Amino acid sequence: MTQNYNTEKRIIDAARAVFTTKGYNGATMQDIANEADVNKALLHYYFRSKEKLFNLIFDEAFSCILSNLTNLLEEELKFEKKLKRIIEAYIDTFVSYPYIPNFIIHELASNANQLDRKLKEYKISKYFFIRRFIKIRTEIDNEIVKNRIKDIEANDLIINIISLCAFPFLLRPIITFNDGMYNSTFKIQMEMRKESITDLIINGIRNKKHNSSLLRFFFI
Amino acid sequence: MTQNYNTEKRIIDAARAVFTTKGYNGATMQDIANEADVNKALLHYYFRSKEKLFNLIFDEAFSCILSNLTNLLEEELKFEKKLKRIIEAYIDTFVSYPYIPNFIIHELASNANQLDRKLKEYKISKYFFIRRFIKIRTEIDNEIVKNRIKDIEANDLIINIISLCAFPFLLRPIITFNDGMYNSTFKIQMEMRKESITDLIINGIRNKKHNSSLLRFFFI
DNA sequence: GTCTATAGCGGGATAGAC
DNA sequence: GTCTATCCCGCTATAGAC
Repeated sequence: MTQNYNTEKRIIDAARAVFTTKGYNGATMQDIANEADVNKALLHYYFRSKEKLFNLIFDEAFSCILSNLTNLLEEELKFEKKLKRIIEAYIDTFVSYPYIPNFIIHELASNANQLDRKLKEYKISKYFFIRRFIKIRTEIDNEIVKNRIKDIEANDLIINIISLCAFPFLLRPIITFNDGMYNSTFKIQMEMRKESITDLIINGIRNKKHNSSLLRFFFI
Repeated sequence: MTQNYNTEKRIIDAARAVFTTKGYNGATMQDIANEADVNKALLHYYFRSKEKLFNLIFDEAFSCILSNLTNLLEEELKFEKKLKRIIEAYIDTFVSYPYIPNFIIHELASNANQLDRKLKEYKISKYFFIRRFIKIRTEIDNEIVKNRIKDIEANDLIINIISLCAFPFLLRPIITFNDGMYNSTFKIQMEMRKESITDLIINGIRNKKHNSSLLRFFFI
């Protein structure tokens, strides 16, 4: 029983490592078996098929992103503070699971059915995300009406935040290539980005009272 | 001869379509043959192997990104104007070839040797990129010394720009999912991002004390 | 240049011994 | 639960007819 648990866990850990680096098609059951140091037949004994094993790993990663964020969106916080918290939450997630951005992005792109499947499984409609974002969107629009931030598209702002948080993890192979930059250095860099990104976003969208009319002349 | 050319071109176009959506491992020679509407054996007749055909497509995409940017970096332009031009160039490239970000990112991540191979093939060292960026880095640092922009890492600024330009194209499957948003709408959105991203970056890094003098140089 | 046929191999999956 | 052996399919690649 103990042995059972260890084997199952070892397989899952191996599957995560292999699937998230090579992708579904690039990974083989033999790769995973080698990584887990178990017999190939055992993978089928525990998880029946490659697809089932993959879905386990994919769902794990997908849920990780969703759950992290949705709680934050509901919180009652000042606008800037909430932006800061969202950015921190994203970076924290990706520092803990740096493979997630590349994995999710690639699997969604190469197989649109994945997104479809996930949504159906969660019994959520295509408006799930939209509903989740209504609150923060409203808050953004409120800030605009109060003339405290520039007249930007709320969607754009959300996309910008996700881009700034996630993309460096996709660039990692290039950033760290042959560069003597090891994991710890990369982690530190990403930690520091929490503040610099928050800074960039807030300064980038904030309206400054004394020159707001001038800025409007130029940009709107 | 004419027939020959058409066949070869059809295969290349088909290979580009298939490889860039399914990735190297996801794509099969049969897929490409079907897409090109030619016999599978012809792919080997023209391109010898799957790998050679793939490298052709990959190199095409990789070169596209590099060539686009390196020229710009050498130009003599005011700092803000150069940022604006770089952002425009990136977005233009990705609007024309929206598959490039996902393709490059995934193939580099799943096969680190690709990056290695590309650099060796070009007979360029690992410092190729760094040399290319020295000029813009120096310019960034100059702006900091003059106290016109905040004290940020030049590398961070570059990463931020690339992130904001490229990542929305990776999010496309999610953004446009079941959303009635068709290609033309997405393109328009990306076109508008040219200005909003430039705006965000420049306002995000500008030092408030000196912004009035900075404004003069804005859209020269 | 273009096709059909097939070699040869690797991968997912299963049967069955222990 | 774990292993070996094996089935079977699909893929790359090539041989050879036309």
